[in-house]
Formats: sequence, structure tokens, C-alpha cells
Amino acid sequence: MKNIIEIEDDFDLEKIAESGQCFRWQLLETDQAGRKKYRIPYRNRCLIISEAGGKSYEIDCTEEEFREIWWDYFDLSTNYEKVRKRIRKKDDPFLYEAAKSCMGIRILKQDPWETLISFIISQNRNIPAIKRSIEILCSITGDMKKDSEGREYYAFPEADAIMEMSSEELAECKLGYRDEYVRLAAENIKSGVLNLAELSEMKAEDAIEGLMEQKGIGLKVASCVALFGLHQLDAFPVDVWIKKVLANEYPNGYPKEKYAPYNGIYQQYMFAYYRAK
DNA sequence: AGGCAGGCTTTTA
DNA sequence: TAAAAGCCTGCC
Repeated sequence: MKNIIEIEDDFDLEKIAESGQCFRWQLLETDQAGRKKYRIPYRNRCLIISEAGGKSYEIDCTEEEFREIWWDYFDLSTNYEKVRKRIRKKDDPFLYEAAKSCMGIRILKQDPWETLISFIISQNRNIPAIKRSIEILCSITGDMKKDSEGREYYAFPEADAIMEMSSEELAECKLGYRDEYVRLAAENIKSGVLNLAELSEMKAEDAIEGLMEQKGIGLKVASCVALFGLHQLDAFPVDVWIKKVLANEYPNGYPKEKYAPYNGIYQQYMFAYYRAK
């Protein structure tokens, strides 16, 4: 089944795929015109979506499913153009330039559990290495599925499945010292000690504080989970790149108050812009 | 008490 | 060999 949809707001599949917030999007092909086709796994399903020119996209699901599931996943209820245009060029030329250059990035509403594990795995590693570990984890213990075009892929494992992994299996994921953190997170999700649904109802800073009670989750990872998994759009992860941005571009301080409650969106523009340079 | 150095696994460039 | 979407422990 193929359908064509139009997306009016800022939306760039490639920029989102390269933004470092999602690690399992699969680039399936690039046609002669340079149009990309991705497979995007989410919970128990996946979407195959292709650029079809301009604001048009071809999808492999019904328009109804797109509205019910994927509209939310892509956060299409938030107007990113409007958020982007709050930045005044004369006020903040750096952020203005970053946003212009990275227009089309969105903050996905990813599965909180998958986001939690993914960003625990992410610490002190580069993106290709993160993707590799997550892929191995899914292939060892996730359910095998087929997409609508017959290709096999793996779903992200539930907490139970991770708890049942042997030490040898976990070691195959090449998590290094992080494997203990992953196992603990699975146990605490399973037992209810860590309740992601509750955290997503709180203010961003309280959610981050709650996440940081977990061993292996510091401020940076907690901020990423809050932003990309709990959709706390005001969370502002500070990693090595953002540290450079703050030091080089904002020696007199960065005006977070002014950019609330969308600090996380602006952070993504700056992160992507600086990393590309 | 809060800040900082050193160590940690493995991959990537 | 240094750096990577860092965190923990121990020391001061």
C-alpha cells in the first residue's frame, strides 16, 4: 500500500536521520534525483517513507495510520517554523545561522524506553559506534519482523528480554562498562522503580532529576532522554559540542530563559550546525 | 559542600 | 593515538 502525503512545516528526513537523536533509521535507497527513502522503526512497527519532491512524501501505510501514529512521532503538531522564526538575526546571529542551516530538524517523540537505553549506550562514544551496539542488541534479543517490502529487521527488545540476556550475549553488544547500566535500567523499569510515563508528566528539570537517580545516568544522558524520549522540549543537553558552542559563541552566557520552552529545539540546531563544521 | 582528576570499554578517524 | 551526544569514585 502506498499513499502520498504533504507535510507543510519544516521537515527534512535526512537532517533528522543525521541529527544524532535516532540510531535505528535505515536509509534504504537514494534515487537518481537524490531523493531518500528511509525505514523508521517505532515500537512494534515501522514506516517506509520516501521523499517525493517538495513537500510530498510517499508512505507505506494508510493516511489514517499516519495520522494516528506517525503524526505524533514526527511531532507534527508543533510548528517548528514558528519556533525557528522566534530567533532574531540581530539578537543572536549565531543561533539564527544555525537554525537556518539546520532547518528541517525536528524533535521526534521516540519510545521512552528505547531512548533511555540508547542514550545510556551513547555515553563517551561516537554515533557509528552507538548505532552498531544498538543494532547488535536488537539482533540478539529483539523480535524479527518484516517490513512491507519483505525486508527483515529487528524490533527493539523489551526490558524482560534484556534482563534475560546472558553476560556473554550482553558482551557481544560491545557496551564495555555500560552493560551494567543497561541491565540495571531494565531491572528498574521492570520493577517500576523507574517510571518513564510519570516522568514525562513532570517539568523538564524534575524529570531529569528523576532519571539521574539511576546509576549510569548523569546530567547529559538524562537531558537527552528527557528531550528525545519524554518530549520535554525545554531540556537542553550539554555535550562536548554544545560545550564548544557555549565557550566560543556565548562567552557572556547563553540566554536559556529567553528561549524557553523550546531550548531543546534550539540545542539541536546548534549541535548539528557545529558538528557539521 | 562542591569541584576536579583519573579510570573506564570499545570503536572510530 | 586521541577523541567520542559521559559517568562514577575518591580525594581535597
